[in-house]
Amino acid sequence: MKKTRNTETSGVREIARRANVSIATVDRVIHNRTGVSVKTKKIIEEIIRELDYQPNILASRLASRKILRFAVLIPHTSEESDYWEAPLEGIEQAEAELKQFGVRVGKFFFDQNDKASFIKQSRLILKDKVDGVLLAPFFVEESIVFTDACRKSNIPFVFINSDIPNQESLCYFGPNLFKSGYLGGHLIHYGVGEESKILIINVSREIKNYNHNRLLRKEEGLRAYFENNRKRNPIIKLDITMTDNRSIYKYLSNIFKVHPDIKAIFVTNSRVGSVAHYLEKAGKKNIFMVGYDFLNDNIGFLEKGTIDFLICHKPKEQGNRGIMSLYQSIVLGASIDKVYFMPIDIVSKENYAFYRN
Amino acid sequence: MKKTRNTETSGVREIARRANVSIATVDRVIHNRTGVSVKTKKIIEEIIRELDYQPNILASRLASRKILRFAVLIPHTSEESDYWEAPLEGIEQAEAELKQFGVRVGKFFFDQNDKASFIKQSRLILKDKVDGVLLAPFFVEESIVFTDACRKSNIPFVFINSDIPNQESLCYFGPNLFKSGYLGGHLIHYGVGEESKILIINVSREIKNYNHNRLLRKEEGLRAYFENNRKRNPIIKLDITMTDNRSIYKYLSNIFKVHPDIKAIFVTNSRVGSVAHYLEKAGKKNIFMVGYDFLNDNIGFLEKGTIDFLICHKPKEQGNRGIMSLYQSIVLGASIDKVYFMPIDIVSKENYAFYRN
DNA sequence: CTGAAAGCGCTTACAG
DNA sequence: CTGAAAGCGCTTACAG
Repeated sequence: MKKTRNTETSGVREIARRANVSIATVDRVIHNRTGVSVKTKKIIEEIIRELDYQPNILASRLASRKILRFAVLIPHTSEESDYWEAPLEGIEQAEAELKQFGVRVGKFFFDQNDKASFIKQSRLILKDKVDGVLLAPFFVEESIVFTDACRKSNIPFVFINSDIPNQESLCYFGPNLFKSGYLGGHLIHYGVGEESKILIINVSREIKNYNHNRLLRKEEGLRAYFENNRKRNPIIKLDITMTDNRSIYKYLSNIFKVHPDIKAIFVTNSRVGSVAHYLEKAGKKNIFMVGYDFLNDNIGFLEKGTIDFLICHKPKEQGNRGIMSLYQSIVLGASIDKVYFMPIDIVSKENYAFYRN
Repeated sequence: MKKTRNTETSGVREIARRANVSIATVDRVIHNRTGVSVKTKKIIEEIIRELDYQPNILASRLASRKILRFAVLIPHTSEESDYWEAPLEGIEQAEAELKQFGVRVGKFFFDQNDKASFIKQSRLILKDKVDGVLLAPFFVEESIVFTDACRKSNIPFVFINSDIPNQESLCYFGPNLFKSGYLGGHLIHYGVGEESKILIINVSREIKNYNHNRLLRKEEGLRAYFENNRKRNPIIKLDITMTDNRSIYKYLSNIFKVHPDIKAIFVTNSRVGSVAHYLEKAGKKNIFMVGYDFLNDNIGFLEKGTIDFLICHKPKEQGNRGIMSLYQSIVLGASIDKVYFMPIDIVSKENYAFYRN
């Protein structure tokens, strides 16, 4: 027998010695490959249990030159919002970290306003025969079709940003939107008096798609806060479906004509910056504003005091954790929590400099 | 030449081939070891640059059975506060992650109120001849003595929780305390009216130690907020140096006799829970409370509404990042940012369930 | 100052 | 169904 320095005496070699087989056979059992007699398999499994064998990932990844290929399906950034830059950064950070472990990540981008682009990209992924998928399931039915196909091919997939329950994803990383809106209610309640009029704004091109539904969950959360705490603030809402800045101005100047007494505004997504921009132009001061997402635009308004609080759900971390969980599950065989709700972070003028998205 | 599957053709073998030397010599140059002629060294270094050689960490850690030993020097948890459980958790998480990379972490605990215990533990570490140190420099002079000794022995060290600038630490992970207090000012300003009386409480046994100085930085931050924003709230302060709950009660009932009109309290550390406990017992309602740290006790009061906001600086992450940065610097030769200010997180009743410490 | 060789703990063809 | 052997890309004694 070769001299070996494995002081732990619990590697494949030791298992093989005890089972009176070769390490190749041990390897087959460890990886659940075929070609081992039931009897031999049982013996080896027993020894593995006895020794509490932990494979050496270093050696495993080094010896196996198999490349793991992941695919990512997320919206591309648009002029309207660069929100999706953050998840992409997190994904690329994970990619860099896992590169030396033999992981490659292919990126597929779709247009949030174009269902067809989503379908097209998802088909490209299926052709690609990847080992794992990370996606933002913007179009629910199409996402179900896609992930059903993944499941048939035994490709694990992870949702970020929004979840589709019961779709047997490996896991979900994203916010609890209702609670997030609920927190928004609290912040606004601190900011304005008991009777002040509050305006909720949803900026979303289509009013019946999944994205809009996400905004509604936040709206419900906010309303629930005021109901549960028996506040009598009048709450009005505005759906903005033309999402360029010029149209937003029109919507806003109209509503301020009807409701000049609005004291607080809750914008249910990152477009809070556009609303803030209007308020500045229109010379409206002392309106308490809460909105979403750590974008440069929004931070500028936070700094100036036009926006009071931004709520954020760590989009970068969502992307990062999404990729890492695929790796941990596939390579390390770790079990992953089905749902991981991201923190609901409160960003203000005083702490934004220290915030990590 | 042996058949090799290194498709990247940029390992030590390729470098050796081009330089017409053995891989052992290449290894010597890569690790800056002695015993290589200047000429050979230059040739090899040039080739390394040309190929943009990136060592394979997997192979490196696998082949080198050298164990890296880190030491951690932090306070043990006391009955008064289990704050230090969190950094320890982060440290142990990093340890688990790095175990397979040959990293071991020795833990040394001292008593926050006993300088001698700090000195004793730090000496034990020096005897231990470790490869890196993570410490919370509670006693400044003693920490300087200790880290001076580390530097002499070429042992890199990382500060968490509080910093000692110019001590040439590898890096620091902790809060910007002034900004943290400043944010506390903002939160209190939201919570109470313009003229309401505000009470600042520092709970700390000694009034001239580093820990107390930390609290003062937060106090300064809070005061600065009100000054910069020209608020006229009367601000009073209370130093509590007997830190058991019974004594705290006495201090508080005394100050409420003198100042029955206190509308908001800012407690500069995790002892906010003890203050909340008093308020409940004393039947004081409608006092706006902001304090520190995500401890079970405090969260209970947050839940009940006695505490309005907790500010947190991710203590677990401090411990985790501290260890990881030692590893990244020593093993991967990565360059580390000198100062990494932790986020200043705002935790409330609505978002605490999603907070990660 | 330098190199040949064994080894880290796995995986992967290949042969039987 | 099973095993011997080469190899992953480094590091480490050891010999000269």
